[in-house]
Amino acid sequence: MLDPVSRVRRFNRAVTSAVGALDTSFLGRGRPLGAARVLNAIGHGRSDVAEIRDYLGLDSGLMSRLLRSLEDEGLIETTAREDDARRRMAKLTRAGRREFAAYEALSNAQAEGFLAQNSQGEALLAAMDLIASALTRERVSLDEIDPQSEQARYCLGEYYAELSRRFKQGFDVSLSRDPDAKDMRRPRGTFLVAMSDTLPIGCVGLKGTDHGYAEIKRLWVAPAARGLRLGRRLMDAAESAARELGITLLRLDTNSALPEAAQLYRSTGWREIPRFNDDPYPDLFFEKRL
Amino acid sequence: MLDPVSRVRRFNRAVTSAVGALDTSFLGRGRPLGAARVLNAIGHGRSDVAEIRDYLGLDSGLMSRLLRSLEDEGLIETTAREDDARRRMAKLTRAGRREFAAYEALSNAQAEGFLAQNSQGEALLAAMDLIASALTRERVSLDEIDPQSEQARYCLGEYYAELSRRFKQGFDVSLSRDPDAKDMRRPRGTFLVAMSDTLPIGCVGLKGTDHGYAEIKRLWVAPAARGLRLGRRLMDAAESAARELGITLLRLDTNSALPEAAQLYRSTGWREIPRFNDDPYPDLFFEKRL
DNA sequence: CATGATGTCTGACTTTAGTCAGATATCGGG
DNA sequence: CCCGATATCTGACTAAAGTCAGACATCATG
Repeated sequence: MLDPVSRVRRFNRAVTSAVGALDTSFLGRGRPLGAARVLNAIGHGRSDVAEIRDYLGLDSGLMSRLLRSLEDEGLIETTAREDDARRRMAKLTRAGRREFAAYEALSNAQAEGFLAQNSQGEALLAAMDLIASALTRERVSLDEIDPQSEQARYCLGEYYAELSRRFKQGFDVSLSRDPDAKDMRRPRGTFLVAMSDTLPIGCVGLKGTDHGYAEIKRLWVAPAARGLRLGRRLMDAAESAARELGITLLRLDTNSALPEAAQLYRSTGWREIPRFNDDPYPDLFFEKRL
Repeated sequence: MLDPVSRVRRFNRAVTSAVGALDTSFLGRGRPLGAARVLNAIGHGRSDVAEIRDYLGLDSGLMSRLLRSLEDEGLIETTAREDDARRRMAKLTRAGRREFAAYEALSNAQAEGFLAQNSQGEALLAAMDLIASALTRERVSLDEIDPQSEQARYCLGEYYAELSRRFKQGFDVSLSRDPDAKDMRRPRGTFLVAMSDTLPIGCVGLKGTDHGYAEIKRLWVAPAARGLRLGRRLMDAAESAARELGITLLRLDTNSALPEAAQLYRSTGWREIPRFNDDPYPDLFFEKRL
């Protein structure tokens, strides 16, 4: 009863019945689960019919019928795509938005009920984050986003918070050389975020400079996503982006209070070099030629 | 994206697709999921047909048909119960045990695959334990068991391990007044274990003495189950058992290094009293009149 | 031992999910 | 504008799951 496999299986059983309960509550709205799932996918912003079909793993015939049943109910309307009339786009009508909101309310109520019953609070949420990240690790996508977008700011906030926990002297962004957002946009650089489902769980910035090299900045992986080799994936993607942009030399700075980062750099072809800036926080400097 | 409800919902989504994958793998054995579930319930020791039906939430007609299909396949045999011929018992045949073992192997392989892919090891397992306990909290049953049974020994082992972590001077059972097992069996006392699914997540002993009182011993709640008020439930059950046994005065000893325990006792009608034994570990003593 | 309650089984049915082979319309490229 | 590829839709089908009323045997109880 203590062996890891039994523990995983106990978790599976617990979670299976909880998930089943949520499905059942969805049936309460008088619509089969298949149709409810399609409606929710559309409500969550998926409009391309092929994409929904792929996401839900449905046969094209079945998908077509489900769409029609929702259309007959007056919940959605479909239109041909302007750039390709074979493809169809689905969107919610006013009634559809109301119905979608009702499903959202059910989901939220379930989640709130769970939280209200369990006083552990943050520990439980952290456990859920960890498991969700582990389960969706193959589905983590790396997206290029604007360094001032909401997701990017969330990542950076978490990153700064972690630095101030881990540096003995704390961390104050305003004392650090905060990169200018425009240096982390194409064509000078880029900013990548790792998205697990809808949650950002990691990021990295590529900052263009006028000194014949670009810099890697703000490499961060959420605590719940560590051990999944996400840091390596982010660095690989940043290097690819740098190559695309014609950059041939990369530099970065880091701090010895973050040993796992230095370990990653050393194991992926980075070479330690002398200090190349006057930022007060870093004490380790690396370079990599592409 | 940071609010608790979104985090719970992200977890739900992640877990829903993982559960679906396990179900799909079960279909590989050429039997509908419903029949596979019944077979597995029987394999896991549920033999009473009504109990299985209740556990799986099936209609009696459907259940009857599933049983017959398994019987036709030669995997189970059903017999009337001796004490009530209306009720039926199902048990696996030799072929059924083989087939059940194949399903077990699938489940184990899935769990092992998950563990192998995720290097976090113990952190991930602890997270799963925590969530499983939270999800099944309403289904935690308190069972009276023998203090020398496997479950009891597991709980006590965990309990001693926790004491040695939490006491500055460590903990050595052999120095403590280890209660005699026969004092924690009826009619002198009892031993209760809290079972979540098949995992023991807490225990308490009621130890009879010849001094006009009984003692509460070995109150333990697994770390993964804290915050669910399980300690209180165990204590309530132990007190009820004591009343049943005609005991009118309870005593217990504890240590100030376990403040949450003392807090529980104080808030449930226990009164601090002077030292009443010479055990080297406790430094706090309580009494409660029933 | 009559009676109502209980547990299981049977037959007849519906709904949901899923499959597959074509029909139809549109696309991109020669 | 023809042609193979692609996206969706339609019809015809099957399998699985679930529902419901009633049959039947057995039980507990007065």
